[in-house]
Amino acid sequence: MTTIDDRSAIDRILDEGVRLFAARGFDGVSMNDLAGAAQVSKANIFHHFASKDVLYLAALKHAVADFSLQLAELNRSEPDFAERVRTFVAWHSLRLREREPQTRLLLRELFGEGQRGPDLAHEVFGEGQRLLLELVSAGQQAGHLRADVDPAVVALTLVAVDIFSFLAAPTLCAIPQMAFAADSKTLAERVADLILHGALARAQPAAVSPTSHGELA
Amino acid sequence: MTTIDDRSAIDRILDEGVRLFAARGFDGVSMNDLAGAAQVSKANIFHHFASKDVLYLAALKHAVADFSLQLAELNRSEPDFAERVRTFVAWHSLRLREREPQTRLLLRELFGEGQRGPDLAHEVFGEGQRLLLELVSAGQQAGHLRADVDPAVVALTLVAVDIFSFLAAPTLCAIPQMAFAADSKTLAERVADLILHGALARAQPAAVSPTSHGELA
DNA sequence: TGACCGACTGACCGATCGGTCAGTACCCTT
DNA sequence: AAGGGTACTGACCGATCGGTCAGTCGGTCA
Repeated sequence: MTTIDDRSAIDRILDEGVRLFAARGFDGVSMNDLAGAAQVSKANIFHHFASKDVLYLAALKHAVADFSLQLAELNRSEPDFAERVRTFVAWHSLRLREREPQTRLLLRELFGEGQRGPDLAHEVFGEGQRLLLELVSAGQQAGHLRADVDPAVVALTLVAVDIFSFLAAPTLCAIPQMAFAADSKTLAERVADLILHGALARAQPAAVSPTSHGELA
Repeated sequence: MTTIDDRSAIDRILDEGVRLFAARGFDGVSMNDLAGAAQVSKANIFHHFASKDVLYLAALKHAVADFSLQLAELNRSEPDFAERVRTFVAWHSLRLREREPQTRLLLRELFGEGQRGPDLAHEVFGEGQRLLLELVSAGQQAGHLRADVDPAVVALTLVAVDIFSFLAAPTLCAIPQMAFAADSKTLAERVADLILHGALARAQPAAVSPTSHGELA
């Protein structure tokens, strides 16, 4: 064995591929870069993967599989619907940040850039969205949601804020009032509260989220 | 004059630069590609711009200037606060789609990819966010918003849903219930309604958005 | 008229790109 | 011991990359 790392060469190539492609994009990563990062010869990469496109697709699949596996957790039941939403947002925003390279690669493919992996990313993302949509719809049918709200817009908004905050975090942190975007816990609390209760002042807000809303600049 | 197009060579280079860089990223566009698209010789591009990096920065500035100029409109006053929010979301989601190349280039820079234009995009985006934040905060101080809601999370959510829907539109359209994401008008109505009134069923929702919520699949 | 200047071009540069290939080292079978 | 398959490598390929350069062209001013 010439390998220094304990992981196999293929694993190292895929892991570094996900990391580099996520950070710099398909055209931003050369096979020499990748070979250096994975500590293998360039020729060895082509021994395991027919072309750069094939490798990229494999790396994408690698990242997506990791993602899709975690999706099953979402179905664990919570007694209260509002609590379930809160839990989802917290879980989602945390996962995004924990698996940053995988997330970035998947989003890169989701946002137009790629005719490379035509469906893959769309499928896994679509699956997640459908799952969340079912969760919200079920809550509406059980009477926890207003009858005239669109469950799809609820599901869309929940993930949109998470993902946008994740991607734009460095920019948002330059605005003191929005610095909470980097802290997935605080972000989740505030977003869930807004989506559930709305922004408008109305009669009595009845029950207010038990979570704190301090330290506003 | 050897120019066929009525625009000057520099204008053509910048316009095509924005378009191509937005679609394929910095590394995805070669100077030959750009020269072909702008109908000039490659050497002529280097006559006007010292390097590819300088050109990219100029194209980014070109796109940003266009964006920043439109931002002033945001301050036009609306009588009702809720109506002002609705107007903003509609305007914002429409602008995104009208200026697709400029938007994509700016977002590309905003989302990590670029150490290229270090601040530029951050500045113009930050300015927009600050403006919106002021608008929402003013609404809260005037008593139109719940006292315990964070105005920053309202502002963040509004733009996040718009931007995410814009970027992920092709994927979202594969989910029938989320197909509205492609239609900026419907999207704006539903998002504004959700953010303002919340999702939860509470006592009587008092006044409900006058806009329709039909054709749910 | 001629000197000058900016816009513009084709041909070219070294470097790097994705990809190939002959060959080596190390297994596992027989 | 011999043979075959797999992991792996250094050296190399043509194409394309960002960038340069000598030189052409048309307009301006003296």
